Amino acid sequence: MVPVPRSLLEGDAPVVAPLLLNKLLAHGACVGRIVEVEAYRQDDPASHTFRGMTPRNAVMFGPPGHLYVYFTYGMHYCANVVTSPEGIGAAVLLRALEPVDGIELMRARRGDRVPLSDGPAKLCQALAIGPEHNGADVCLGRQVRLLDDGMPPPDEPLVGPRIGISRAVDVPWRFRVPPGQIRHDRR
DNA sequence: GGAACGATCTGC
DNA sequence: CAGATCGTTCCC
Repeated sequence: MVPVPRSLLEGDAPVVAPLLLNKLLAHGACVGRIVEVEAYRQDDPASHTFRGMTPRNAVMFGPPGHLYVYFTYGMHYCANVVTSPEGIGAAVLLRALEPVDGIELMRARRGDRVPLSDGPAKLCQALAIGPEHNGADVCLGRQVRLLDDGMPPPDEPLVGPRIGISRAVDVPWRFRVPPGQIRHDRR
């Protein structure tokens, strides 16, 4: 069980995104395996950074390996991992986790609703990721951390268009672990 | 200053 | 399928 090195995260978002599949996202005692992600690049009309840097998206223009947490629809938080070098704004949205550890706590935070973490806002709620984690370094193993337990990314991830956007709707930058290959335990 | 719109989720 | 609910962005 080792931290994901920053060098793995710095690169073209649609290339890095599938590499995050099967990595672990941890916060305190709660751990989930990343099973669905989406890539967002600066030259991408669907990206928050498409029109340049603003106070909200500033973290995406910072160094790779930091969490970009944004508030949306007046009630939800979503989390991304920054994948671009400083000065460029790109990130990978974490869309779904398979719960691994701390499931009882995740269930309680979700108000006993199931599933626990199969959406970008649900996984933030289950792991108690919020605005206080915007900018957090997931490679340093402090609060929210990105870990590798030796489970490699899938050889052939499912690929398709991104969900819930209104621009660049056909760009196939959504990546999933195929059903049947999802592991709910740790190595 | 104001209006429109979300990288969503839930319950009907 | 519509409502919740409010920060961000953009236009005047």
